[in-house]
Amino acid sequence: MIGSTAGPLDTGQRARSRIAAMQVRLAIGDFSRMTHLSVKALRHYHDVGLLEPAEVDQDSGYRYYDASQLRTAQVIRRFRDLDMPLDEIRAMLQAPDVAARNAIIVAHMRRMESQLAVTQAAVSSLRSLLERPPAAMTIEHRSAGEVRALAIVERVTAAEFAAWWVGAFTELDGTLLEAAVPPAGPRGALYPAEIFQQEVGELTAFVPVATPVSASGRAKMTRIPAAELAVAVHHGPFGDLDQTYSALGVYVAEREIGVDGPIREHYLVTPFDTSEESEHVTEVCWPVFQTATER
Amino acid sequence: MIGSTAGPLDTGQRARSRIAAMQVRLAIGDFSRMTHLSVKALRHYHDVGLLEPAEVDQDSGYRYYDASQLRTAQVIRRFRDLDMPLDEIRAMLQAPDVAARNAIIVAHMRRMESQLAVTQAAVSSLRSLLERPPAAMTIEHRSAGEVRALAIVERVTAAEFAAWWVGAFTELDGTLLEAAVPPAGPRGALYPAEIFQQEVGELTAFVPVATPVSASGRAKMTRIPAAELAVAVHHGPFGDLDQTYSALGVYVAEREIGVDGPIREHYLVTPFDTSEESEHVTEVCWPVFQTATER
DNA sequence: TTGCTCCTCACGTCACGTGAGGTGGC
DNA sequence: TTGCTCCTCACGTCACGTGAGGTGGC
Repeated sequence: MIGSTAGPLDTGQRARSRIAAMQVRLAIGDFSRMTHLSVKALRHYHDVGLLEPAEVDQDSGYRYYDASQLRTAQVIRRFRDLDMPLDEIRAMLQAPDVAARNAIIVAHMRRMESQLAVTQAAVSSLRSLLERPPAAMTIEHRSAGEVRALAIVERVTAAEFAAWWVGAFTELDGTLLEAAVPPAGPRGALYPAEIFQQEVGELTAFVPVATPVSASGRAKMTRIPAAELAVAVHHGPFGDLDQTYSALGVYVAEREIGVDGPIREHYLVTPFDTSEESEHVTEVCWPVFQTATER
Repeated sequence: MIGSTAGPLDTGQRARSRIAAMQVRLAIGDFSRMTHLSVKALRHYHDVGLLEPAEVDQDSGYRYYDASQLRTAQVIRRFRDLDMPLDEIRAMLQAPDVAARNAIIVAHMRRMESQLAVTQAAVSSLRSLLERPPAAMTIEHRSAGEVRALAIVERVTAAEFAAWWVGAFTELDGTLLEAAVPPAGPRGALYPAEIFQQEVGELTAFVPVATPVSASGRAKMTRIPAAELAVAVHHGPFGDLDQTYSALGVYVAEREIGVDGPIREHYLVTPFDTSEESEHVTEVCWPVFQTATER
């Protein structure tokens, strides 16, 4: 502010030539100030082998860092700001080439974007829960016969679910398209109890077909078993499905008509049809006793 | 899909009238399916008193939930999706009235928005680090005399820092405006070593003034001590400041001219002037020995 | 010599998840 | 009676933060 100049210096140049000639030994406190990483964090990165000090004094245990490590520390800090796990940062730093490194970065950016989408969905979902009264809901009973379908069956965790769902139906659609077999009904999925209770379970994504299709990739022919179902139609985003599950669950529990078996969902209007979430339509089907005979 | 209808029922109505007459006792598994909350999570919410089951069997320890708790569970799930801490959710659920509840919600939404801004800043910061070569940097030596200033001095954690910074300078500006005293230099701040190393420390935000201003709120007159400084000018967002700190730190370490004392920043172009981060200008000042006498 | 920096445990935090080992209910 | 649901510990996870208690370096 007040003062005078001793003459400008290009430290970039200067530092580079100096580093070769003389190592700048930085104590952990100095290194912390320069990188804006806490001392505790730096020690932790040493412990887990993410950023090893250039030198550790045998007697005192003092950690000393080299100026050339500042760059790495800065990269670590940037990625930690983005909540990238340390293991992933390590993988990135150890990537053999630029292509591998970029792949990891791009993958993380994608995850962040989808994370952002999830957050935005949660906000609007919250808003609708707080503002909108619970919609009146119609529940019907239905006798579903056995159905032949092309299906992907896989063990999936709740965390992977959203990505899995999109991937599975994309693949099923592709397989049907190649086989030139039209779907014989809307997309559907089977959810065993464990996916809700233990956050992991064997899911079935299926598309009904009238004629067999030869297996390809993960897609195989299967039979969706017959069942008696209580069915509620859900209008709106998937994030609000718990409201329909609740209403349907209470309906079934009150009447004590629940039986074992996976819950089914049928996707009548989906993200494949419109990005307008409020227009999505999903049937939720809860297995029940046959309580009435029709026709 | 294939089947027939047993006739529509308005469960909303039905459930409401039923609940009064007969409590639907839901076991934890059923409740989990209906809310899409894991059994482990539900038990945890019981343990910490966030969502107590309506009934707990004395003998078996079985938890039973009531249909009326579904709504609360859904609210909890929505807020957990938004990463609201359980303590805060509890506070919200126990809020005495709608106003208090909304205040908590709004506060959380604000935090989320600023979180989003932080993330976006981190992304662009990362990009610039990976893509742009380190900028050439000029370092000058400066003899700063003692300066009278209006200042706010407070103990602040690194996490609170960004919000504190904005709040402090907003208050200082307001106090100066009321007193009709113009600033005698750019805004500045003192950062003791501990804020970098321990993530907490006593910070000083100040605005130089030529004439004393009477204390008001947190703002008090103080004297910024004289110092010898090595000064680097940082162009760009605050998130990239570590690059300038590194270059300056290496410069000082190489020459072994560092002395104790807080690091200073002077804010020449700030978010108060433009929202275009790339135009921000910050002086970073590192205390050093006097190595040359000027004039 | 003072006091500041640095060190190493050991434990805490947050919101659950992961078994292990066992019992109750239809 | 089987087996499924539910139970309670106890410990693990992740990325550090928080002391306690002590030593080295200028």
